[in-house]
This record gives sequence, C-alpha cells and structure tokens, in this order.
Amino acid sequence: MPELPEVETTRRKIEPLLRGRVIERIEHDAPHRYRDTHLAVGRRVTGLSRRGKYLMLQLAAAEADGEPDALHDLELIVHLGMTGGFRLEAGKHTRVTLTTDGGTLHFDDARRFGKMAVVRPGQYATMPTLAGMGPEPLTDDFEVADFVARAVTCGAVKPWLLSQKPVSGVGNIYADESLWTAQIHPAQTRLNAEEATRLYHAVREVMGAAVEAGGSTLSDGTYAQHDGEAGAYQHRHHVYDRAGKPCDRCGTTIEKIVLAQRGTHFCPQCQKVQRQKVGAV
DNA sequence: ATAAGCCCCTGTGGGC
DNA sequence: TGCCCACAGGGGCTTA
Repeated sequence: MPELPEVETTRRKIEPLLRGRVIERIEHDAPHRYRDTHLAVGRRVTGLSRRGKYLMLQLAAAEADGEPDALHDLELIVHLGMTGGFRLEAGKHTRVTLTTDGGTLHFDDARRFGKMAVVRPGQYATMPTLAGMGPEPLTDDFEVADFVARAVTCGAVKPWLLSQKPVSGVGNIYADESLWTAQIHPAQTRLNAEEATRLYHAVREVMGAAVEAGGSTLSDGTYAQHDGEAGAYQHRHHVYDRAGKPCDRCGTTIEKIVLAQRGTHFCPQCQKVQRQKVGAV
C-alpha cells in the first residue's frame, strides 16, 4: 500500500497498537533489508510519524514511560515497498515479526521491496530518497511558487513527480490521477506557470481526498489494512486501471502507455502535450 | 548534477 | 492444462 495516502492510513491504524509500547523482539532473517533492528529492542515507541511514503517510529529509553516530550534517541524507519503491510496474523509472506508488551504485529511483504532501518533521528544518509524528500503535499511547506518555479525546467512531468523531490508521497496511481485532474499529459516537459499551478492544486486535492478515503485498495484486497479494512479511493480513480474505458470528463477512451518503466494512464483528449512557445510573452 | 536504465524480488494473469 | 512472458502502487545504484 505504498503511496502517501495508504502509508498515512497505515500509520493512523497501527499507532494505537504501538504507541507507548516497549519493543521486546524484532525477528527476521534478512539483516541487509531490516538493518540494525536489534537496536530497537527494549525501547519504547513514543510516537509514529510519516515523511512521504516512509513511516517512522520514534523510540526512547523504556523508562521514558510514554511521556510525550521524552527524548527519543532512535527511529525505526519502515518503507512498505510495493507489497508491504502489517498484519495481525502471520502468513506465507511474513518477513518481520514485531513483538511488544502489548502484542505482535507481522510485516508482510510478498515482493520483499520493503525496508526497515534503525537510525539516529534524522540520520538518513543511507536512504537518499528520504534524505532529499520534497515537501509534504498537505502542509504549508508545499508552496505553489516554489513548485511552479521548479516545474518550468522539469523533464517529463510524471517521472519528475515520482522522484519525490518536487513533492513527497506521490506514486504511480496518484501521479496519473493528479495529471488527469490538471489536464496535463504525463510526458510533457517544462510546464508553464498556469499548468504547474493547476498541477499543484490537483496534487493537493487528489492526495487530500485519498487520505480522507483511507487510500486505495485493489479489487483483490491486497492492500487492505491490518484489520482487513479497505480504502475507498479506488472507486474514485478516473484513469488508473481504466484503460479502454471512457474518460469521466469527455468520454474519450482512456489509454495506457509505458513511461519511465511504469504503466501510465491518461485521456488522450483532455491531456494533450503542450509545446511551450519559445519567447512567448 | 540530473536523467535514463537496470536491478532487486515474488506472484499473478493473460495469451498461446 | 501448462508454460512463458509481461506486468505489478518503489527506490537505489550505475552509467552517460
């Protein structure tokens, strides 16, 4: 469930299970994927936060006893990858088992693209995407003027969004949905101010609505939350996984292409590539 | 410095 | 039915 809305939904749902708990064991057999997890043992989870698609558990000495302003001296970073998620029961694809004084959570990850690491707070040198993460789309840190200025020189706009640099947390689904909303072709380069402004507002609108809906869960239920609850935003997709169906805005058949190795869905009528006029006033 | 390409993994579904 | 290929919501690394 790896885009911002799904990660944020996961954060909210597992927070009550973890906040204030002391980690007793973290079991797995892949130390290169789940780095330094032994450092978390014996510490108390004082809070759960999120940056882009990364979850972080704030850890403090167990004696801190859940005080909100306890000095947390380590962070457990979790990235769900493509297929990662927490479960109450162990399953065929359980990769990590996290036991606290309040119960057990299983990290399931069929494709094993998920990662964990225990680090000093803010020490993200081994995670370059996290270290260079752009602003959160739903906070005031995400500023239209800055976004517009960067978009003027950007390469193909969809890969640019996926880079996590202009804004954090946008993945394949929400990139396609945002570009449809803004009526911009995913392969367009160098947006003008008007286009970039539309895209800025589209990203905020789409991400906000998706968080509110609890994210997207595909029809096979793969991306349901730990308690089996599904998100609802999949019912509001306009282009993602809708190739061959009519555009909700103009009725033209939605197309699917491959762009930067990712499936890309768009309306060829509403989202035409605009060539910027050289020397335009 | 930035961008494009390949790679890491496993499972599933469609086409033959 | 069985096999093979293509594809799947991510990110890191190498190369140009």
